[in-house]
Amino acid sequence: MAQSPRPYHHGDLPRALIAAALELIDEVGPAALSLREVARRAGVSHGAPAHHFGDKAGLLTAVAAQGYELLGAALADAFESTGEFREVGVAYVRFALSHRAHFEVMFRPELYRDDDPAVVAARVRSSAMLYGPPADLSGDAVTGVDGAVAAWSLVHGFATLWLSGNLERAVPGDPEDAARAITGFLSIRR
Amino acid sequence: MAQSPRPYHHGDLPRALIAAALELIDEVGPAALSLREVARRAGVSHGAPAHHFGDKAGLLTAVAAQGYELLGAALADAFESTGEFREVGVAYVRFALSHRAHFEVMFRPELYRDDDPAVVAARVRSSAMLYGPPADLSGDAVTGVDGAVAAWSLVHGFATLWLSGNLERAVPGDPEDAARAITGFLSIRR
DNA sequence: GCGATATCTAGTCAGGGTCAAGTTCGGGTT
DNA sequence: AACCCGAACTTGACCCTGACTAGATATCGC
Repeated sequence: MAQSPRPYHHGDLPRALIAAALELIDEVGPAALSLREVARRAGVSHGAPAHHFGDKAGLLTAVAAQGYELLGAALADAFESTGEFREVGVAYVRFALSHRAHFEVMFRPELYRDDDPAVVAARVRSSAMLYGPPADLSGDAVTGVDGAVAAWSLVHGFATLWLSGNLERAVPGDPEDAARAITGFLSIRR
Repeated sequence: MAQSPRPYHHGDLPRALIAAALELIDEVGPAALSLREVARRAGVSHGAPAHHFGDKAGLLTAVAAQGYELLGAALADAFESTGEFREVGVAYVRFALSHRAHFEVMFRPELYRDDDPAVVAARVRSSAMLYGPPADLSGDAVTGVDGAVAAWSLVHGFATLWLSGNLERAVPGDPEDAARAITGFLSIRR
Protein backbone atom coordinates (compact mmCIF):
# COMPACT_ATOMS: atom_id res chain seq x y z
CA MET A 1 0.00 0.00 0.00
CA ALA A 2 0.96 3.61 -0.50
CA GLN A 3 4.58 4.09 0.39
CA SER A 4 3.67 7.69 1.16
CA PRO A 5 3.91 7.98 4.93
CA ARG A 6 0.16 7.88 5.36
CA PRO A 7 -2.59 10.17 4.22
CA TYR A 8 -4.09 12.07 7.09
CA HIS A 9 -7.54 11.11 5.94
CA HIS A 10 -7.98 7.39 5.68
CA GLY A 11 -10.74 7.43 3.12
CA ASP A 12 -13.12 4.88 4.60
CA LEU A 13 -11.99 4.37 8.12
CA PRO A 14 -15.28 3.13 9.58
CA ARG A 15 -15.29 0.23 7.15
CA ALA A 16 -11.63 -0.51 7.81
CA LEU A 17 -12.20 -0.43 11.56
CA ILE A 18 -15.10 -2.85 11.34
CA ALA A 19 -13.03 -5.18 9.19
CA ALA A 20 -10.17 -5.04 11.68
CA ALA A 21 -12.60 -5.63 14.53
CA LEU A 22 -14.04 -8.71 12.84
CA GLU A 23 -10.58 -10.10 12.27
CA LEU A 24 -9.61 -9.48 15.88
CA ILE A 25 -12.83 -10.97 17.23
CA ASP A 26 -12.13 -14.10 15.21
CA GLU A 27 -8.82 -14.37 16.99
CA VAL A 28 -9.57 -13.46 20.59
CA GLY A 29 -13.33 -13.29 20.90
CA PRO A 30 -15.61 -10.28 21.28
CA ALA A 31 -14.92 -9.77 24.97
CA ALA A 32 -11.16 -9.41 24.62
CA LEU A 33 -11.47 -7.01 21.72
CA SER A 34 -9.26 -3.98 22.17
CA LEU A 35 -10.05 -0.67 20.52
CA ARG A 36 -6.38 0.19 20.49
CA GLU A 37 -5.47 -3.00 18.72
CA VAL A 38 -8.23 -2.39 16.19
CA ALA A 39 -6.82 1.07 15.53
CA ARG A 40 -3.33 -0.38 15.27
CA ARG A 41 -4.43 -2.85 12.60
CA ALA A 42 -6.20 -0.14 10.65
CA GLY A 43 -3.03 1.95 10.82
CA VAL A 44 -4.53 4.86 12.71
CA SER A 45 -4.10 6.38 16.13
CA HIS A 46 -5.71 4.87 19.20
CA GLY A 47 -8.24 7.67 19.44
CA ALA A 48 -9.53 7.47 15.89
CA PRO A 49 -12.21 4.83 16.52
CA ALA A 50 -13.90 7.03 19.09
CA HIS A 51 -14.51 9.67 16.47
CA HIS A 52 -16.58 7.34 14.31
CA PHE A 53 -18.17 5.03 16.84
CA GLY A 54 -18.07 6.92 20.09
CA ASP A 55 -16.90 4.06 22.20
CA LYS A 56 -16.30 0.34 22.17
CA ALA A 57 -20.00 -0.44 22.42
CA GLY A 58 -20.55 1.79 19.40
CA LEU A 59 -18.16 -0.21 17.27
CA LEU A 60 -19.76 -3.47 18.34
CA THR A 61 -23.18 -1.99 17.66
CA ALA A 62 -22.13 -1.43 14.08
CA VAL A 63 -20.85 -4.99 13.89
CA ALA A 64 -24.12 -6.34 15.26
CA ALA A 65 -26.22 -4.28 12.84
CA GLN A 66 -24.17 -5.49 9.92
CA GLY A 67 -24.48 -9.03 11.20
CA TYR A 68 -28.27 -8.91 11.39
CA GLU A 69 -28.43 -7.51 7.89
CA LEU A 70 -26.23 -10.26 6.53
CA LEU A 71 -28.21 -12.89 8.41
CA GLY A 72 -31.52 -11.58 7.14
CA ALA A 73 -30.24 -11.61 3.58
CA ALA A 74 -28.83 -15.12 3.93
CA LEU A 75 -32.08 -16.50 5.35
CA ALA A 76 -34.20 -14.78 2.73
CA ASP A 77 -31.98 -16.09 -0.02
CA ALA A 78 -32.14 -19.62 1.34
CA PHE A 79 -35.94 -19.57 1.47
CA GLU A 80 -36.34 -18.01 -1.95
CA SER A 81 -33.96 -20.35 -3.67
CA THR A 82 -35.20 -23.58 -2.09
CA GLY A 83 -38.68 -22.81 -0.84
CA GLU A 84 -38.04 -24.98 2.18
CA PHE A 85 -38.18 -23.72 5.72
CA ARG A 86 -35.74 -26.43 6.64
CA GLU A 87 -33.07 -24.87 4.45
CA VAL A 88 -33.60 -21.58 6.27
CA GLY A 89 -32.47 -23.36 9.39
CA VAL A 90 -29.47 -24.80 7.64
CA ALA A 91 -28.62 -21.34 6.33
CA TYR A 92 -28.84 -20.05 9.89
CA VAL A 93 -26.19 -22.53 10.97
CA ARG A 94 -24.10 -21.81 7.89
CA PHE A 95 -24.18 -18.12 8.69
CA ALA A 96 -23.16 -18.65 12.30
CA LEU A 97 -20.16 -20.76 11.32
CA SER A 98 -19.02 -18.64 8.40
CA HIS A 99 -19.59 -15.31 10.15
CA ARG A 100 -18.52 -16.31 13.59
CA ALA A 101 -17.45 -12.82 14.67
CA HIS A 102 -20.74 -11.25 13.68
CA PHE A 103 -22.74 -14.04 15.25
CA GLU A 104 -20.94 -13.96 18.56
CA VAL A 105 -21.43 -10.24 18.92
CA MET A 106 -25.08 -10.31 17.88
CA PHE A 107 -26.08 -12.58 20.73
CA ARG A 108 -24.19 -10.78 23.44
CA PRO A 109 -26.46 -7.78 23.96
CA GLU A 110 -24.49 -6.64 26.97
CA LEU A 111 -21.59 -5.76 24.66
CA TYR A 112 -23.43 -3.29 22.48
CA ARG A 113 -26.51 -1.07 22.30
CA ASP A 114 -29.22 -3.48 21.27
CA ASP A 115 -31.81 -0.73 21.14
CA ASP A 116 -29.93 1.10 18.42
CA PRO A 117 -32.36 1.86 15.55
CA ALA A 118 -30.18 0.26 12.90
CA VAL A 119 -29.81 -2.88 14.98
CA VAL A 120 -33.52 -3.08 15.75
CA ALA A 121 -34.47 -2.66 12.10
CA ALA A 122 -32.05 -5.30 10.87
CA ARG A 123 -33.06 -7.67 13.64
CA VAL A 124 -36.74 -7.32 12.86
CA ARG A 125 -36.01 -8.11 9.25
CA SER A 126 -34.07 -11.26 10.02
CA SER A 127 -36.59 -12.34 12.67
CA ALA A 128 -39.32 -12.12 10.08
CA MET A 129 -37.54 -14.83 8.13
CA LEU A 130 -37.67 -17.08 11.17
CA TYR A 131 -41.29 -16.41 12.09
CA GLY A 132 -42.71 -15.69 8.66
CA PRO A 133 -42.06 -18.64 6.35
CA PRO A 134 -43.74 -21.33 8.47
CA ALA A 135 -46.96 -19.33 8.51
CA ASP A 136 -46.98 -19.37 4.73
CA LEU A 137 -46.52 -23.10 4.64
CA SER A 138 -49.71 -24.25 6.26
CA GLY A 139 -48.88 -27.81 5.28
CA ASP A 140 -45.55 -27.71 7.00
CA ALA A 141 -44.99 -29.85 10.06
CA VAL A 142 -43.82 -26.99 12.20
CA THR A 143 -46.32 -24.18 12.55
CA GLY A 144 -47.18 -21.34 14.83
CA VAL A 145 -45.07 -19.24 17.09
CA ASP A 146 -44.13 -22.18 19.29
CA GLY A 147 -42.98 -24.10 16.25
CA ALA A 148 -40.89 -21.19 15.06
CA VAL A 149 -39.35 -20.84 18.50
CA ALA A 150 -38.59 -24.54 18.52
CA ALA A 151 -36.96 -24.38 15.10
CA TRP A 152 -35.00 -21.28 15.99
CA SER A 153 -33.91 -22.82 19.30
CA LEU A 154 -32.77 -25.96 17.54
CA VAL A 155 -30.55 -24.31 14.95
CA HIS A 156 -29.37 -21.61 17.33
CA GLY A 157 -28.41 -24.17 19.93
CA PHE A 158 -26.63 -26.29 17.38
CA ALA A 159 -24.65 -23.33 16.10
CA THR A 160 -23.82 -22.12 19.58
CA LEU A 161 -22.72 -25.52 20.81
CA TRP A 162 -20.61 -26.01 17.70
CA LEU A 163 -18.91 -22.65 18.08
CA SER A 164 -18.13 -23.34 21.71
CA GLY A 165 -16.49 -26.62 20.74
CA ASN A 166 -19.02 -28.90 22.39
CA LEU A 167 -20.01 -30.92 19.35
CA GLU A 168 -16.74 -31.67 17.65
CA ARG A 169 -16.53 -35.12 19.15
CA ALA A 170 -20.15 -36.11 18.76
CA VAL A 171 -20.48 -34.73 15.24
CA PRO A 172 -17.37 -35.62 13.31
CA GLY A 173 -18.39 -34.72 9.77
CA ASP A 174 -19.44 -31.55 8.03
CA PRO A 175 -21.43 -29.37 10.43
CA GLU A 176 -23.80 -28.25 7.72
CA ASP A 177 -24.81 -31.81 6.93
CA ALA A 178 -25.17 -32.47 10.63
CA ALA A 179 -27.38 -29.43 10.96
CA ARG A 180 -29.60 -30.67 8.14
CA ALA A 181 -29.83 -34.06 9.80
CA ILE A 182 -30.71 -32.48 13.14
CA THR A 183 -33.61 -30.57 11.68
CA GLY A 184 -35.10 -33.93 10.73
CA PHE A 185 -36.04 -34.44 14.34
CA LEU A 186 -38.45 -31.54 14.26
CA SER A 187 -41.88 -32.81 13.56
CA ILE A 188 -45.57 -32.16 13.92
CA ARG A 189 -46.80 -31.59 17.38
CA ARG A 190 -48.94 -34.05 19.22
CA MET B 1 -19.87 -11.65 60.46
CA ALA B 2 -17.48 -10.85 63.31
CA GLN B 3 -17.85 -7.21 64.15
CA SER B 4 -14.14 -7.15 64.80
CA PRO B 5 -12.68 -4.88 62.13
CA ARG B 6 -11.80 -7.85 60.02
CA PRO B 7 -9.92 -11.02 60.76
CA TYR B 8 -6.71 -11.26 58.83
CA HIS B 9 -7.69 -14.65 57.62
CA HIS B 10 -11.01 -14.60 55.92
CA GLY B 11 -11.87 -18.17 56.75
CA ASP B 12 -13.21 -19.39 53.44
CA LEU B 13 -12.13 -16.82 50.96
CA PRO B 14 -12.30 -19.03 47.87
CA ARG B 15 -15.97 -19.66 48.46
CA ALA B 16 -16.62 -16.00 49.19
CA LEU B 17 -14.77 -14.97 46.04
CA ILE B 18 -16.77 -17.34 43.88
CA ALA B 19 -19.98 -16.07 45.44
CA ALA B 20 -18.95 -12.48 44.77
CA ALA B 21 -17.96 -13.40 41.22
CA LEU B 22 -21.34 -15.00 40.57
CA GLU B 23 -23.11 -11.95 41.88
CA LEU B 24 -21.01 -9.65 39.74
CA ILE B 25 -21.47 -11.78 36.63
CA ASP B 26 -25.21 -11.60 37.15
CA GLU B 27 -24.91 -7.84 37.04
CA VAL B 28 -22.41 -7.12 34.29
CA GLY B 29 -21.81 -10.41 32.50
CA PRO B 30 -18.78 -12.68 32.57
CA ALA B 31 -16.70 -10.58 30.19
CA ALA B 32 -16.83 -7.40 32.24
CA LEU B 33 -16.00 -9.22 35.47
CA SER B 34 -13.23 -7.48 37.37
CA LEU B 35 -11.02 -9.29 39.86
CA ARG B 36 -10.60 -6.08 41.80
CA GLU B 37 -14.33 -5.59 42.15
CA VAL B 38 -14.68 -9.20 43.24
CA ALA B 39 -12.05 -8.64 45.90
CA ARG B 40 -13.72 -5.42 46.93
CA ARG B 41 -17.05 -7.18 47.47
CA ALA B 42 -15.40 -9.94 49.45
CA GLY B 43 -13.74 -7.30 51.60
CA VAL B 44 -10.16 -8.26 50.86
CA SER B 45 -7.28 -6.66 49.04
CA HIS B 46 -7.08 -6.68 45.28
CA GLY B 47 -4.26 -9.21 45.26
CA ALA B 48 -5.94 -11.81 47.42
CA PRO B 49 -7.81 -13.63 44.62
CA ALA B 50 -4.55 -14.39 42.84
CA HIS B 51 -3.39 -16.45 45.76
CA HIS B 52 -6.31 -18.84 45.52
CA PHE B 53 -7.04 -18.90 41.81
CA GLY B 54 -3.84 -17.72 40.18
CA ASP B 55 -5.49 -15.38 37.75
CA LYS B 56 -8.83 -14.33 36.36
CA ALA B 57 -9.12 -17.44 34.19
CA GLY B 58 -8.49 -19.50 37.30
CA LEU B 59 -11.44 -17.97 39.12
CA LEU B 60 -13.70 -18.52 36.13
CA THR B 61 -12.42 -22.07 35.83
CA ALA B 62 -13.63 -22.71 39.35
CA VAL B 63 -16.99 -21.18 38.47
CA ALA B 64 -17.27 -23.36 35.38
CA ALA B 65 -16.37 -26.53 37.27
CA GLN B 66 -18.94 -25.77 39.93
CA GLY B 67 -21.47 -25.05 37.22
CA TYR B 68 -20.95 -28.37 35.47
CA GLU B 69 -21.27 -30.18 38.77
CA LEU B 70 -24.52 -28.42 39.60
CA LEU B 71 -25.84 -29.05 36.11
CA GLY B 72 -24.96 -32.74 36.22
CA ALA B 73 -26.68 -33.10 39.57
CA ALA B 74 -29.76 -31.23 38.37
CA LEU B 75 -30.08 -33.35 35.24
CA ALA B 76 -29.54 -36.59 37.12
CA ASP B 77 -32.12 -35.60 39.68
CA ALA B 78 -34.64 -34.72 37.01
CA PHE B 79 -34.22 -38.05 35.28
CA GLU B 80 -34.32 -40.08 38.44
CA SER B 81 -37.38 -38.38 39.83
CA THR B 82 -39.43 -38.42 36.62
CA GLY B 83 -37.89 -41.10 34.43
CA GLU B 84 -38.53 -38.93 31.41
CA PHE B 85 -35.82 -37.71 29.11
CA ARG B 86 -38.01 -34.78 28.29
CA GLU B 87 -37.83 -33.56 31.85
CA VAL B 88 -34.06 -33.68 31.63
CA GLY B 89 -34.33 -31.09 28.89
CA VAL B 90 -36.65 -28.96 30.96
CA ALA B 91 -34.24 -29.24 33.87
CA TYR B 92 -31.47 -28.06 31.54
CA VAL B 93 -33.41 -24.91 30.78
CA ARG B 94 -34.33 -24.44 34.41
CA PHE B 95 -30.68 -24.66 35.38
CA ALA B 96 -29.63 -22.13 32.74
CA LEU B 97 -32.20 -19.60 33.89
CA SER B 98 -31.71 -20.08 37.60
CA HIS B 99 -27.92 -20.29 37.43
CA ARG B 100 -27.36 -17.73 34.75
CA ALA B 101 -23.87 -16.77 35.87
CA HIS B 102 -22.63 -20.35 35.93
CA PHE B 103 -24.25 -21.12 32.60
CA GLU B 104 -22.82 -18.12 30.80
CA VAL B 105 -19.31 -18.88 31.96
CA MET B 106 -19.54 -22.59 31.14
CA PHE B 107 -20.18 -21.96 27.47
CA ARG B 108 -17.50 -19.34 26.98
CA PRO B 109 -14.42 -21.59 26.90
CA GLU B 110 -12.20 -18.71 25.91
CA LEU B 111 -12.71 -17.18 29.35
CA TYR B 112 -11.36 -20.09 31.38
CA ARG B 113 -9.23 -23.25 31.16
CA ASP B 114 -11.61 -25.75 29.69
CA ASP B 115 -9.00 -28.52 29.90
CA ASP B 116 -8.80 -28.22 33.67
CA PRO B 117 -9.21 -31.71 35.20
CA ALA B 118 -12.01 -30.67 37.53
CA VAL B 119 -13.88 -29.05 34.66
CA VAL B 120 -13.39 -32.01 32.35
CA ALA B 121 -14.59 -34.46 34.96
CA ALA B 122 -17.68 -32.45 35.82
CA ARG B 123 -18.46 -31.87 32.16
CA VAL B 124 -18.20 -35.55 31.33
CA ARG B 125 -20.60 -36.32 34.13
CA SER B 126 -23.19 -33.84 32.95
CA SER B 127 -22.74 -34.83 29.31
CA ALA B 128 -23.48 -38.40 30.26
CA MET B 129 -26.92 -37.28 31.37
CA LEU B 130 -27.53 -35.82 27.93
CA TYR B 131 -26.22 -38.74 25.93
CA GLY B 132 -26.95 -41.57 28.29
CA PRO B 133 -30.67 -41.63 29.07
CA PRO B 134 -31.92 -41.88 25.49
CA ALA B 135 -29.80 -44.97 24.93
CA ASP B 136 -31.55 -46.59 27.87
CA LEU B 137 -34.95 -45.74 26.49
CA SER B 138 -34.98 -47.75 23.32
CA GLY B 139 -38.64 -47.02 22.92
CA ASP B 140 -38.09 -43.33 23.09
CA ALA B 141 -38.71 -41.21 20.04
CA VAL B 142 -35.34 -39.60 20.10
CA THR B 143 -32.47 -42.03 19.92
CA GLY B 144 -28.84 -42.19 18.98
CA VAL B 145 -26.14 -39.58 19.05
CA ASP B 146 -27.89 -37.41 16.48
CA GLY B 147 -31.05 -37.45 18.52
CA ALA B 148 -29.15 -36.47 21.65
CA VAL B 149 -27.45 -33.66 19.79
CA ALA B 150 -30.81 -32.48 18.49
CA ALA B 151 -32.31 -32.53 21.97
CA TRP B 152 -29.32 -30.79 23.47
CA SER B 153 -29.33 -28.18 20.70
CA LEU B 154 -33.02 -27.52 21.25
CA VAL B 155 -32.87 -26.87 24.96
CA HIS B 156 -29.51 -25.14 24.79
CA GLY B 157 -30.73 -22.86 22.04
CA PHE B 158 -33.91 -22.07 23.92
CA ALA B 159 -31.99 -21.24 27.08
CA THR B 160 -29.43 -19.15 25.23
CA LEU B 161 -32.02 -17.20 23.29
CA TRP B 162 -34.01 -16.60 26.43
CA LEU B 163 -30.99 -15.35 28.34
CA SER B 164 -30.06 -13.00 25.53
CA GLY B 165 -33.55 -11.51 25.61
CA ASN B 166 -34.65 -12.78 22.22
CA LEU B 167 -37.72 -14.70 23.31
CA GLU B 168 -39.40 -12.44 25.79
CA ARG B 169 -41.83 -11.14 23.21
CA ALA B 170 -42.59 -14.41 21.46
CA VAL B 171 -42.88 -16.41 24.67
CA PRO B 172 -44.78 -14.34 27.19
CA GLY B 173 -45.47 -16.91 29.87
CA ASP B 174 -43.36 -19.01 32.17
CA PRO B 175 -40.17 -20.00 30.34
CA GLU B 176 -40.16 -23.43 31.92
CA ASP B 177 -43.60 -24.23 30.54
CA ALA B 178 -42.53 -22.88 27.19
CA ALA B 179 -39.48 -25.12 27.27
CA ARG B 180 -41.65 -28.13 27.99
CA ALA B 181 -43.90 -27.20 25.08
CA ILE B 182 -40.95 -26.75 22.77
CA THR B 183 -39.65 -30.22 23.47
CA GLY B 184 -42.93 -31.54 22.11
CA PHE B 185 -41.71 -30.76 18.61
CA LEU B 186 -38.94 -33.31 18.92
CA SER B 187 -40.08 -36.54 17.39
CA ILE B 188 -39.00 -39.78 15.80
CA ARG B 189 -36.90 -39.43 12.74
CA ARG B 190 -38.20 -40.24 9.28
C1' DG C 1 6.08 -21.13 73.14
C1' DC C 2 8.04 -21.16 68.37
C1' DG C 3 9.01 -21.69 63.87
C1' DA C 4 6.84 -23.06 59.28
C1' DT C 5 3.49 -22.07 56.23
C1' DA C 6 -0.61 -20.53 54.38
C1' DT C 7 -2.92 -16.31 53.98
C1' DC C 8 -3.45 -11.68 52.99
C1' DT C 9 -1.66 -6.60 52.19
C1' DA C 10 0.58 -3.12 49.67
C1' DG C 11 3.25 -1.33 45.98
C1' DT C 12 4.42 -1.43 41.16
C1' DC C 13 4.09 -1.88 36.10
C1' DA C 14 2.05 -2.35 31.53
C1' DG C 15 -2.07 -2.17 28.79
C1' DG C 16 -6.70 -0.45 27.71
C1' DG C 17 -11.03 2.95 27.44
C1' DT C 18 -12.30 7.41 27.36
C1' DC C 19 -11.97 12.37 27.26
C1' DA C 20 -10.21 17.01 25.94
C1' DA C 21 -7.49 19.65 23.14
C1' DG C 22 -4.75 20.28 19.20
C1' DT C 23 -3.57 19.45 14.10
C1' DT C 24 -4.44 18.57 9.24
C1' DC C 25 -7.11 18.37 5.39
C1' DG C 26 -11.08 19.01 1.86
C1' DG C 27 -14.53 21.89 -0.01
C1' DG C 28 -17.24 25.73 -0.35
C1' DT C 29 -17.62 31.07 -0.04
C1' DT C 30 -16.44 35.52 -1.45
C1' DA D 1 -7.19 33.35 -5.49
C1' DA D 2 -7.47 33.91 -0.55
C1' DC D 3 -10.17 32.58 3.16
C1' DC D 4 -12.23 29.75 6.40
C1' DC D 5 -15.20 26.30 8.48
C1' DG D 6 -15.99 21.83 9.82
C1' DA D 7 -14.92 17.03 9.53
C1' DA D 8 -11.28 13.67 10.15
C1' DC D 9 -7.61 12.31 12.72
C1' DT D 10 -3.67 12.81 16.34
C1' DT D 11 -1.80 13.57 20.77
C1' DG D 12 -1.54 13.40 25.57
C1' DA D 13 -3.58 12.55 29.83
C1' DC D 14 -6.32 10.22 33.52
C1' DC D 15 -8.17 6.32 35.75
C1' DC D 16 -9.19 1.43 35.96
C1' DT D 17 -7.72 -3.28 35.47
C1' DG D 18 -4.74 -7.65 35.53
C1' DA D 19 -0.57 -9.48 36.86
C1' DC D 20 3.60 -9.67 39.56
C1' DT D 21 6.50 -9.04 43.78
C1' DA D 22 7.95 -8.38 48.39
C1' DG D 23 6.56 -8.06 52.86
C1' DA D 24 3.45 -8.44 56.88
C1' DT D 25 0.42 -11.35 59.76
C1' DA D 26 -2.13 -15.07 61.67
C1' DT D 27 -2.73 -20.01 62.32
C1' DC D 28 -1.14 -24.70 62.98
C1' DG D 29 1.95 -28.40 64.19
C1' DC D 30 5.38 -29.56 67.33
